[in-house]
Amino acid sequence: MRFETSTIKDIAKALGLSTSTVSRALRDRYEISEETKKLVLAYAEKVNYRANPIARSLKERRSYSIGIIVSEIANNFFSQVINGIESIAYDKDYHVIISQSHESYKQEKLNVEHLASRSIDGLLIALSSETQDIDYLRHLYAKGLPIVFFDRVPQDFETHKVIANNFKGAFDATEHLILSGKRTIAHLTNSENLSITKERLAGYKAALVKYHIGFRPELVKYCQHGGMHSAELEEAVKELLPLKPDGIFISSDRLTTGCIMALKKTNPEVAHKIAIAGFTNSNLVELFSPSLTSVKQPAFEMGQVATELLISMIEAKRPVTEFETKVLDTELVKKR
Amino acid sequence: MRFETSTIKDIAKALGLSTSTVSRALRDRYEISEETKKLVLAYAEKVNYRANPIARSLKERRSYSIGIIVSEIANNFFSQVINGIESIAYDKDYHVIISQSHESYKQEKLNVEHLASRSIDGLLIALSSETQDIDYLRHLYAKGLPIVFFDRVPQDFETHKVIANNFKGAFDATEHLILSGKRTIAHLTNSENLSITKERLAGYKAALVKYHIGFRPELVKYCQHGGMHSAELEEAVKELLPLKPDGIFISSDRLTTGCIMALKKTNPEVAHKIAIAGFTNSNLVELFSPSLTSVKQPAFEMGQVATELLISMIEAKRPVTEFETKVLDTELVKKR
DNA sequence: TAAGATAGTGCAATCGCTTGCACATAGAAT
DNA sequence: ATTCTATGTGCAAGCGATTGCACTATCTTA
Repeated sequence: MRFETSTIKDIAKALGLSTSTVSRALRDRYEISEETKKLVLAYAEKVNYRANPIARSLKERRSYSIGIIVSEIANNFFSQVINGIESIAYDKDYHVIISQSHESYKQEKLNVEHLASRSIDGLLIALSSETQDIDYLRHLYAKGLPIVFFDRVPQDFETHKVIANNFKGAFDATEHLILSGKRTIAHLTNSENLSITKERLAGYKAALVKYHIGFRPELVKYCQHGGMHSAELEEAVKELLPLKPDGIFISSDRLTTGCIMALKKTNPEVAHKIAIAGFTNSNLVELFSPSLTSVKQPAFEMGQVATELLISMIEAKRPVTEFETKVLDTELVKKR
Repeated sequence: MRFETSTIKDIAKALGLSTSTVSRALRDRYEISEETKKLVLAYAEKVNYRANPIARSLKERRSYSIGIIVSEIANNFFSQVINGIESIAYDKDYHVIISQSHESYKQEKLNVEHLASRSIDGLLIALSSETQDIDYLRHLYAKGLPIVFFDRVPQDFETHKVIANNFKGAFDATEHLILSGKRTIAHLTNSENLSITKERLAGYKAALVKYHIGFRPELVKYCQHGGMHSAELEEAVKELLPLKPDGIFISSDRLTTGCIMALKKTNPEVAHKIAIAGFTNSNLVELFSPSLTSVKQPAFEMGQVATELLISMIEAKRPVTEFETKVLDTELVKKR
């Protein structure tokens, strides 16, 4: 800000002390006498002194802030994760800087690099659906930037990760469709790159196997852009319908809502006849028509766990070499 | 970040120049010869030099970043505004820091003050529903922090503001209900503090007047917490229903969805009988059942306009004294 | 009583970058 | 030949905070 605030120097001058004494008093160092501390603290309080975080960052080479990259904050799942992140971060005196990749690799890289140059102390990231090359992250990581992945994680990157039990979530949803009598179950899913895509596909297949239903590749549709473009979805729906599915298992928030929308728009007459089960953290599912069975991820908790892991890495005295991948259970909310 | 990157000093040493020359060359100042500039630029490129924004902020006392305060990023309206803000900000080389107030005054103040201490160059803010005392903003403003309000604006604060045409939006929605034959139209709205609450109430009343329908205060319900607590909404609905409204005009995104939810939960039998018209920027309205008429705000555009105004203030050479309040039209999307 | 221990404080460098001013060199003008 | 004007660079201070080291009292201890 261009305007004046009181600095440590002002306090020093006013009290006839040196800046170092003031600084140490404020940081409650043992060298300073109780008396002086009290004096300084009282005066600082009086003039409403706030340490300049910029100056501190420069000196300490850290910023007490952590960066977050998600594809879209408008996505309920991600905004819930962010709330979880904030809840822990603020508790531990970190601030949070949010960036959106909008599912674009280029944007993601740009944002990460900007955050890094702003001295974030650590990074929480869910990869964009376009991202395949994560060398730029490896590079930052190698230079010492702690990174924790959540939701969309890379396989070959040794660090903490937090994910939902995607396999089980997908299995449960598919099984639910089967148990309600569906036999031709399509699967609408995200870009093949993503970890969640693979895991959820596996869960879907496993459920089919359990009930002796043959896997038909043509029933699986991938959306490169994660449903960011409605045309992409309508195309997928259009290709799927001739195969006469009686159920669809959808593997992401945006795809789930987008698919129902596309169905209603292009084929309103069948929209209510196809049973839908999909991953979504929307808190509006109860309002949807047709209604659906949803797989909810523990988004808030995911944010919390990821943040705890990240902060533990940031504050570790020695380099961390043991990494965990936490897997959190999803919840199946059956259609009413 | 704790790890080394090349600095201006490194470049200077490598090229046998002084740091000042390098700095000036990088900033393309006229004093430096073309030759030297080329040399420096080439080398900087080679070592992938990135100016340290922290150091720059400290020195220049500005950060090329703007702060945003909204109540909740999970709210579609706000996430769209944020996208609008980003679209302009990135174009003009500003970065954006998002904070959520969660409709809490305390949180809002805390966040604003933190942003200010992080040397944001300007602030874009939509007030929380709890906020009544904006002295802390006045204070920062007086000290030189440019502020632009959007959506929820204070009356007695001389600066740029960007709002929707709330009066007309409310009028149109209410008129629509009347024209479809409703006569007992309730109004569910936000905290009385908010500008939007007053403007929308006025629009609602005006429509009643136009069609010679008496205004009944008991049909208006205020929600202090903007629908953050479902209990608040259920209570409001419970009080409203005995009055047998045949239509409800709802004045905010969260209230609109929350109200339908409450209706469905507490009185499913009447949920479909009451016509609903409400402000919402949800892109899922088409999926809702009961369906509703919605008033959409030009959220993206609002973000853009607000950002342009803010940046013009930030970059103005002399203090700005002429302020505008831009009013953007809403769009009525009729129930199908 | 002299020397060492201890406590409390200040000096000054440093983080990376910007910028006013001084300085050096070279060609132009007198 | 001397002075002046460009032109291009470098010196050094400063942004606000932290911290190793040095310094001065005061108090112990032999």
